[in-house]
Amino acid sequence: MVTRKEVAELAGVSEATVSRVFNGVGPMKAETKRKVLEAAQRLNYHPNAIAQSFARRRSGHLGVVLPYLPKVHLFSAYYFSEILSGIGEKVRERGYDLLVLLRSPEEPADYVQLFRTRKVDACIILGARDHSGQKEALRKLKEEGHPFCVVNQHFAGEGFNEVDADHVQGSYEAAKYLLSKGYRRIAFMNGSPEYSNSRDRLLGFRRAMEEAGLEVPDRMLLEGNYSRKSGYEAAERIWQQRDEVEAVFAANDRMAIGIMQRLREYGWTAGKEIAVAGYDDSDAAKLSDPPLTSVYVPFYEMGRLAAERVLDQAISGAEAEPFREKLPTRLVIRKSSERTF
Amino acid sequence: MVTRKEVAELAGVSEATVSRVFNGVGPMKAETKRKVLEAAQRLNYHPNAIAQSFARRRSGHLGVVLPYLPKVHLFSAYYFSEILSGIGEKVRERGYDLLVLLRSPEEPADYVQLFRTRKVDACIILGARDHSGQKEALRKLKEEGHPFCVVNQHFAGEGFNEVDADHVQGSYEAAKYLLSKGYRRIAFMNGSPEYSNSRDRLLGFRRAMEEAGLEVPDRMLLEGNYSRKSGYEAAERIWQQRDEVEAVFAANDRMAIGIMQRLREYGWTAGKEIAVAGYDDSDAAKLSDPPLTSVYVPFYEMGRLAAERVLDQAISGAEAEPFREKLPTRLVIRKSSERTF
DNA sequence: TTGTACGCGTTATCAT
DNA sequence: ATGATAACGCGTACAA
Repeated sequence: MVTRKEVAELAGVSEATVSRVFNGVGPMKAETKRKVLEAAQRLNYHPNAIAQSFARRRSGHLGVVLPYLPKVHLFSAYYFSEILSGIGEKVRERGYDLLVLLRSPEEPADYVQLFRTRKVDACIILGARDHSGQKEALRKLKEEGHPFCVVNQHFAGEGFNEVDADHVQGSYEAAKYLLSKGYRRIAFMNGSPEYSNSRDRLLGFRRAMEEAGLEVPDRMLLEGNYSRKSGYEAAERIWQQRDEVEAVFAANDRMAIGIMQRLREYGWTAGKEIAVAGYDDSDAAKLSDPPLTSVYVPFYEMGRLAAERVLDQAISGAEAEPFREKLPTRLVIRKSSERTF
Repeated sequence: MVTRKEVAELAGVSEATVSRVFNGVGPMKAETKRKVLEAAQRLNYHPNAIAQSFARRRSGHLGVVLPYLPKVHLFSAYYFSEILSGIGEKVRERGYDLLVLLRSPEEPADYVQLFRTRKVDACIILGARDHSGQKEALRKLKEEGHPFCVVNQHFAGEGFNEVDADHVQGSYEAAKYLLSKGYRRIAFMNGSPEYSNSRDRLLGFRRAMEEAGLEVPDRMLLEGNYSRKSGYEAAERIWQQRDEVEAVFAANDRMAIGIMQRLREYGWTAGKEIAVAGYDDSDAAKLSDPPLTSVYVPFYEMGRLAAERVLDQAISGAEAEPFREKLPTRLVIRKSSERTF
């Protein structure tokens, strides 16, 4: 391995000068710089990144913690993919590297470890739940003052850094739209209330219904686990209540598509006998037939923003005020919610 | 920051002993171990991962290079997501960390840099093309003897480590199946021949057609860029030739779905007026309507295997023989290729 | 079974 | 504008 020392010798300067050239620090004679760079090139010298991290006491890594479930092919989830892409862009821009950390929800969460071992300078937690010591682990992170951020999740009263989307508004608008099309009896299929975004969606939905002076009977509220399958299964209940269901709003696109598939097997087509709307505006919404009306969530932007804010904190080192960003969502209307009957 | 030194002092032992306890190296008295661990706990000591890497001269990182395209939200691609998940599992199992490196296809590729700077101990290259110095960069990696592996891509005559899928077989079987259903005039929509997997698919398709004694006229060969949009657009040409097209085989699911969507606008439904088959057996194949007949590719397994092999090489350090794994594909039959007319 | 001592390749401070 | 040199926190060979 070629080290700075050899470059210094060949260039006839001190090691410190070589460092200065490579870090662009301090004033230096152009001639000296030239000599050093030439020597470095001749020897094929490249600074050892680990040694740099060691000396700088910074890893240069932004950590992203993802829940890891052996059977589930996690990255497949549109949601994580988009957020990760957004983080990736910002990280690139800042010259950081992206350290992806897969953590099983089973094992006790210990995010603090990541910082104590200096593996990361900052980190973003995805898919955290109000659950199994995860909130505890986040509290500890905060106590110790590490720069971290939670995305698409809100922990009430904790003051964590958060980048969220306005899911209350998103659901509100989706429901409003369905109401505006004349539907009154609207079923809502949500995900687990363990996620704040599920709870937010229910709020938005209820608000819209209330404003329209409508009741939300329990039998019109379904719960799934955000999988296509759970939607497919829930559609059976919808079918049983078909006399009083005019529209279905699902908390993500996959469940919505599962619902449409099952209903079609019964002979009902979305946009004809029933209106269906989903959430996320994922690729699947465009691929489905009919294309799915859905609520766009700026996951990519959320990732970018989270990375930006958290890297700023890492660099400034200051005890910054916790931030809570909440990005707007937007309804995208497609055929699944048309009224052709 | 708590260091080994402080732990040693509190425990009344030398620094070396502390290291031994934490690395489980050499014989030691149970009593000593207890004292050290207790002191470490009291002080909340955690070994500095960077210092460890520095001393060991290993980063503990497996690098994964992904093509980065600002506009395209890359992780969205089913393909990358699945491979990454597979890599993630193996990396976890081995106690490594996953360093995700986004590289623009524009900028000159320099993978060697990753090793020279000691950022990674091994790496996996995804989405590499026979293009813009990328092959050169890979050759250099090989010359310098770094452990790396290319996934789902073959570079003929280079002897790179590769984990591929048998796309010749996959296409062959898909075409065979369509032929077995009685279709004779089959259009094939491929992706860019820049990718070896595209070329392989063409081979398999041609082979099946030849065996059936059928010509493959140029007008039955279309090319897209693996996007739904390109399929949607190409469907216009298919429609123009509708008198002589009985079936369409597309090189991925998204293009196949784009084709189905456009054809439906013209009034043709897959599985009725025309048969359609895709490739990848992605989520989209199950979400589409009708569900899409497709060729399953074990991307997850490919990622796992690539990580395993390349980490083995990194650890052994030996100049191992280059490996070339080729995993089987499998046809999954769904409604889009049924014959109901 | 444990301690001593050195090396790892930088960064950064303090002289010059 | 440049050189000397002290950290940085750990692994490990060697000595005891």
